Amino acid sequence: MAIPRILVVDDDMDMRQMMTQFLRQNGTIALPAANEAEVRTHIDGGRVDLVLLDVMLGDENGLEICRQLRTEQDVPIIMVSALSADSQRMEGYAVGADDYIAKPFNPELLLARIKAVLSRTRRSASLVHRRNTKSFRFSGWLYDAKSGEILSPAHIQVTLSRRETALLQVLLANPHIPLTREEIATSLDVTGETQPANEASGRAIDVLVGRLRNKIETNPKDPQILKTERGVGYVFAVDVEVFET
Amino acid sequence: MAIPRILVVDDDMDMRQMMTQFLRQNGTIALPAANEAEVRTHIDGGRVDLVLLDVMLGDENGLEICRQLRTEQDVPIIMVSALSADSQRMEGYAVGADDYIAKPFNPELLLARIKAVLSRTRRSASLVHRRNTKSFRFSGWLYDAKSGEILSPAHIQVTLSRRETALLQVLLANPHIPLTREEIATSLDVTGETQPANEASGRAIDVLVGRLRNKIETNPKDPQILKTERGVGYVFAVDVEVFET
DNA sequence: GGATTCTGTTGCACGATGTTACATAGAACT
DNA sequence: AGTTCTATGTAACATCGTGCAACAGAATCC
Repeated sequence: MAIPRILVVDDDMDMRQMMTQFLRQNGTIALPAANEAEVRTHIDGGRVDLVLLDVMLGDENGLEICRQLRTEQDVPIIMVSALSADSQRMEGYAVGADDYIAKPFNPELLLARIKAVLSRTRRSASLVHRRNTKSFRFSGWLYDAKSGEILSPAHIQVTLSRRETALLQVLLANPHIPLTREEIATSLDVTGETQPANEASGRAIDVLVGRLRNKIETNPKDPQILKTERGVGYVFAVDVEVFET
Repeated sequence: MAIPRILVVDDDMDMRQMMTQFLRQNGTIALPAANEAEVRTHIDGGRVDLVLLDVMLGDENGLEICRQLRTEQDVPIIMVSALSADSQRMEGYAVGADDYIAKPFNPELLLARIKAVLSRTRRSASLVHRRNTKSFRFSGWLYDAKSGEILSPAHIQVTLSRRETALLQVLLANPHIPLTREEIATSLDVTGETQPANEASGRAIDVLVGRLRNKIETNPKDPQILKTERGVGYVFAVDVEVFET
């Protein structure tokens, strides 16, 4: 990942300087801001990976800014505050903060928590930054239609055979819709796969599904993704997210 | 989103029980575990959305388990520990925890932090293809229409066959209203189940009801949920609470 | 050309579901 | 109350669909 850019929002200049300096010494890009206007400038203008937001900002209110940001942005926010009562922390979480750290704090610990939030964001978000590609994510898996690569939830690459890939694409394209063996077989052949349209004997699809399950299901004996509809066929049973990358 | 499933890992039974109970009262599914083996069972077996991991687990080490999980899984982990020194917290973050909470803690605050981590995970992945989910609660049971999973009052998963699931859905949709065998059979077929509308011989429904009773009634011989209306059919005899999730 | 991987075929085991037969419980009638 | 009749519960069996290991032919790679 690129060097993380962190927006440090605090109206106290000493504190702001201390934090930015510390963060810069620890491999991040720290951008200072003292009020909502400056926050806007940075957020709207450039890329910001995380916001460190002080709760008490002179006459402005960090909580309010957080709530506001959350309605329009996905950017991770860590609230920082001298107010350390549980009720005050909970208020922070309630307006959408990802973490809440009481002042005074150990800078090393702050760094650890920043990293935790960033890596959670990264783990959950797309890792592929390519162009003109469609990618799909489902229950932790990441599938890049262009390269044909598929990454497990632990981001380990798994190799699918051609037929398995085709099967996955067909099912992926119809999430939550049960497909009969007939339909699957037809789609497979159309998808520019091997021509063996030989579907007379039938059980090929079952075996193929079984093989795919062995590769992508956590517990192939109890499939969560490729479910069987008895008497019908198979369903891709989880939500799918589609990216343009 | 479906109801979040939280794995509570603590070797102290009282603590474990307190936490699971609290979480269950707050709209989550809490699954208890006391050691690494039990964690494995849950993680490998079913879906787990977040792990609450105690650091000191008898002769096992929560930090080590966390490190291990992190190498293979993406699941969010919140460490919980009586060890509250900054260095110990940092160790938690170092092995990949998403958050670290010191005991004793305010349960409400724990809940807020769980939600923060879950929503960070979710925000980073906005779904394109999504399905509305309905969940039902009745006399301690929890049924998630999306996953088709049903949990006993102790949050133990019970496996229903497809036909049993369909039957439950039909009855669930008509609480306190007696349904004839005819009606049930018709609904079952409409619900996209097997097409054998062969209802000539009749007794299939009775047997099916009996099988379902064996799975969800405390005492199948004296059914409280699926009662018989002699000369009519069957009734779902308890109140049902419906959620949109 | 030989080794390796992919893919379809086949047979068997198992689980899910309907059918049947019999036991029991309730209702109706005497 | 006792008798008879009907409805329901359920064990045992039959049937069918699916999972899957093992095999074999085809395709692919050195």
